[in-house]
Amino acid sequence: MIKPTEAELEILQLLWQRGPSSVREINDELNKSRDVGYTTTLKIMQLMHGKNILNRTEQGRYHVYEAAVSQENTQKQLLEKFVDSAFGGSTMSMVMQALGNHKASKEELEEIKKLLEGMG
Amino acid sequence: MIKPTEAELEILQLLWQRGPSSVREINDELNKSRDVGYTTTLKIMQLMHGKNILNRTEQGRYHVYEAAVSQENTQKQLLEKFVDSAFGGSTMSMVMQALGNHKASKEELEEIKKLLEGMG
DNA sequence: GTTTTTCTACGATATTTTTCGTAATTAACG
DNA sequence: CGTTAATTACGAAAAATATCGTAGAAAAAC
Repeated sequence: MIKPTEAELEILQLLWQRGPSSVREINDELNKSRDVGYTTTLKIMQLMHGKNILNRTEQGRYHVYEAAVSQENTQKQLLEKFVDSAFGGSTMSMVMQALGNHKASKEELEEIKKLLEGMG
Repeated sequence: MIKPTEAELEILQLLWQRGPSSVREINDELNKSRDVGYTTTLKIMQLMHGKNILNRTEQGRYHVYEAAVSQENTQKQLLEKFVDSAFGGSTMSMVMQALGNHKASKEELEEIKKLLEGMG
């Protein structure tokens, strides 16, 4: 059961998206949206490695990191925790509100309907 | 734009649920699930008041607090932030996963279908 | 081959959040 | 009354996160 901090989650997302990456690559990505020092990113990734959230392999002189936790599983856990803390545990009221706020495309709506058919 | 911490959110939920409450009442509620000192709860509620997350009124000698932010609005903001940080901004993939993990009742499914009809 | 750049490791500092202790005040109780 | 209990204010410590600086090693550039 992992509990990534905000900074950690940001890095996890990049790694899920990009696949195995160097600290430099992740730091460059992060700096597209805000200023972060290289050693800050390095440190966080080292800590994550220490907690077994990331695996790393030596690629010559430097390290390549990748997520050690699956995206789906992690999201599932985060979702559960979020529903608890912000919606008092009610998945349904969360989903209703999410759908209510979101302008969905026809394709997206179809996809959800299909999912619902399968469930009901 | 508020950004409640975890402890603050826990208190907000209780206040939304219970309506105006004293520190004692909130602290008692909190202690049903975990140990928290009275002054800890007091301090957090005072900080929240300072940030205008809570209003308070003097009720004789003690204070009665109530949420100064609406549940719906706050949840909407939290949702947006959560979808960003955990699902890369995709509301739809979050909803799909939430529905996939959740065993919904027939009534709940109907409700969502109705909502979807209204949208599409 | 010397200088510059690029890494890692790691300690130290800063910031944010949570928790608690103490003092002062007021109410309640006997 | 005088004592006990409950309440607020507030400073300070503790814990959790995030940021950075420096040193040392290795590679790259010149």
